[in-house]
Amino acid sequence: MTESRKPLNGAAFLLAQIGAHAANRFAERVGDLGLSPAEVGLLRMIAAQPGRSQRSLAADLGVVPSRVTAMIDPLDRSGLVERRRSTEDRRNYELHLTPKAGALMGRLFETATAHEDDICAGLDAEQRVRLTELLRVVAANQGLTPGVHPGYRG
Amino acid sequence: MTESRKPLNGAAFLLAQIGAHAANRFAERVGDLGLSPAEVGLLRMIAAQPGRSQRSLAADLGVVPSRVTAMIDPLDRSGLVERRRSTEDRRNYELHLTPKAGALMGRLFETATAHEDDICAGLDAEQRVRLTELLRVVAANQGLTPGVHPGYRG
DNA sequence: TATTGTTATACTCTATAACTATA
DNA sequence: TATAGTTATAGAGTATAACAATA
Repeated sequence: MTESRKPLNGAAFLLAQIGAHAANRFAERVGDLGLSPAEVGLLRMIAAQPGRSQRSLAADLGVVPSRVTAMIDPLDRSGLVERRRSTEDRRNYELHLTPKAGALMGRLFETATAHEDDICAGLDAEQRVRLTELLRVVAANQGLTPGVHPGYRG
Repeated sequence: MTESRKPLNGAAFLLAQIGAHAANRFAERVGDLGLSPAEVGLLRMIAAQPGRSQRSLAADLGVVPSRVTAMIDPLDRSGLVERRRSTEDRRNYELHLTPKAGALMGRLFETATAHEDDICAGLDAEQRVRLTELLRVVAANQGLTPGVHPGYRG
């Protein structure tokens, strides 16, 4: 067996290695904006469905409700997320982004775009398209939900 | 801007998403053998350079020496790694794999190969080769060391 | 009685620092 | 005095369970 056929040089290993690297680089970038990757995900989910409850976030994220409390707290304190008691069911909070968060989302978009360009810097435009296509095939085949990445928890 | 051009659908995001998935699946597989991914990495490093010290492992892994103590302990207790006091410098341990570990390494190889096939199941042979090539370009461009993936710690 | 969210508690992981043995 | 490894301690992160308010 040649060196290049060992599993350590295969696509799955490279995906895990590069994926970890990409996630770390992204964490550094959003860290400059004062956010963790998990917080970015939370802001995205609230932006996509304003008014949703903490319970629904917990379900989608696969974490326990008390965890969401702990994750929303700092976003609330820093004025990015607003908890509004639901008038229909006063047990619920309706979560909304503040105007301050709206401005931040623009910067996050720029950050994510720069990150994409950075990770793909070694590829020309055509290679980048081909890589993206192949990755989409793999993601679909593995049953991954577009736009959602659960981190390394399982 | 079309949906497909948002960073969430770009190669970097897909790499992080699929990478996390691949790492989790790998963790499940090696978990069936009673090992964590970190332990697999440790066994590999000792197999590659028998007799190396805990200190050198700590340096390569970018962790603190006390961490290596904690990681080697269960491998020692389960009879996979042997600590031999160095005769040249009795402060050092020389780490070696036991025969029991040797047999396990064979199973690990099979596990890693099955994992590769699983992750790439959505691709035909040619696509798989192309993906691997593109990933190697990205890995090299990002300065990643072949065969070493540091996990998500940074 | 069931549900949303919070708080209190415990467990896990990891790093820092003090310590032992050796050089 | 410096180095290899261990142990003790503390901090972050996360889950479980008990709790308050509402339905």
